[in-house]
Amino acid sequence: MLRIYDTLRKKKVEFRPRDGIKVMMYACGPTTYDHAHMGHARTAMFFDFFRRYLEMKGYFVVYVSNVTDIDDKVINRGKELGVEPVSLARMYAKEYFRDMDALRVRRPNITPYATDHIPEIIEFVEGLIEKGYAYESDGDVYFSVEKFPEYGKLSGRRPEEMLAGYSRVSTDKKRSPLDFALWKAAKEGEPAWPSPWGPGRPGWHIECSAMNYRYFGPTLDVHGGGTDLIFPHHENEIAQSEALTGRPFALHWVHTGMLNVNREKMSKSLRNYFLVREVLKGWRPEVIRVALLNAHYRTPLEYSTDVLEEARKVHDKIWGAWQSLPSEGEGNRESRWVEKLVEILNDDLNTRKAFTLALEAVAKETDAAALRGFLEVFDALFSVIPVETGGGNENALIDLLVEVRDRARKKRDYEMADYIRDALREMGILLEDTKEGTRWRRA
RNA sequence: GGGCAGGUGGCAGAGAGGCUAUGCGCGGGACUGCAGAUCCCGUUUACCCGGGUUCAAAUCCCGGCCUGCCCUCCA
Repeated sequence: MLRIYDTLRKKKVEFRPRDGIKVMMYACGPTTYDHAHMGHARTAMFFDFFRRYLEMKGYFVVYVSNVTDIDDKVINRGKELGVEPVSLARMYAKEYFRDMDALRVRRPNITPYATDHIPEIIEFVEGLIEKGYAYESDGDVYFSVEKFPEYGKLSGRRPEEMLAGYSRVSTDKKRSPLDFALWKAAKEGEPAWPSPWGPGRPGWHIECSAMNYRYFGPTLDVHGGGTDLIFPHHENEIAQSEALTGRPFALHWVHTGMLNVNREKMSKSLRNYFLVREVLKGWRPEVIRVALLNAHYRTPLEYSTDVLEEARKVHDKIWGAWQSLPSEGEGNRESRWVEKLVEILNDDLNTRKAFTLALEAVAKETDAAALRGFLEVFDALFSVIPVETGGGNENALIDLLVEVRDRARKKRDYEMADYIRDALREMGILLEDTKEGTRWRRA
């Protein structure tokens, strides 16, 4: 039985989807006004892992992750570059998915875009106005926080206390400083869609509520994103959705810790970010996966080359063990290693501990079938074993060179033997002489 | 100031009342044409501070201190 930390209940809870076998999962995706950085990758990779684990446990998962393709930053970036904002965002979204593909993050089942759901959003906002939770003000529409008494339950804030933080009376079109925009009237030259309140665009939070409703109905099983989204984004989503439907919005709230650089959050505004595509130039995707997954998802993770370097070593051990398995043979997927893996992951998805287990398995397990089976299961979840590139022919040629080198060694022609070893290393093939003979692996 | 999560060996980082974490690094050894990989041994009282509960606390309770994220840009 899986237990997972729920941000709303503030403790680990038994994972219990509404429908038993089916899991409706939604993770907030990026606002695509620039390329993806490693922080985005961490979150996307974690939710992809979560989904894989649920599937392994036999759940049927529908995983939705949105792309925000309209907001202030998108508009500003478009102006900066002299490009139509939404098409710019769409371009960056394509690049985002390309980067995630490269990191072997599986694509969600559905990746909805905000601007493809304007009718649903408008309908949602109209519903909130009808029910008295929202009001129009000079072309904008705001959610009235005081009408939703449970506001603050996710982030643990009290509206009264938050209000005390605002010393000045709000001067804009809101009735209360706590109110947030559902719909924003368009300014000159901004992208706009017609609405009952005049031309405008959706506020940031409403798209997730509207799209969740569109794909999952009033209640979904898992909703998540980075911890930086807890407030205000997710808090506001709860307010909007529960106000409209009167039903609980999400059964489990799951949030991933931030990726830090020098103990500070990696972010665009601090300019301390590393783009996925840049990191991929120096490190294989599987090593990056180890670096990001070999940490508990809720703890902040410090990003540095040291972390990648350590990940490379862990990766080497696991991949090395995989490669030294006999080329033939069935994996036994029912070993105690697999049992242990499930046990570990069942406790709040402790991927860090899962890697520790994998290291233990490759060091201790002598039965090839058991190790192969375990690594197959492990890799189905983590994708850390690189996909073999060379065809059978290439492998056969390497085997031949290894044999030629062995003949040279037998004749004590070490100059030739070392030449072959060095040349192969240049090509990324590492040779290791062991008691059982020479074996090779890719680096 | 408030909300939430944490503070564990040289470093990274699990564990959550009694039982070796693990990896890296470092020291020694085995194996070896060399290299690498692998294996064995070591790295002695690691658990922020102060109280308390208990036969027993790194783990539970209370009070501090410190760090990260958030407090309407954020994965």
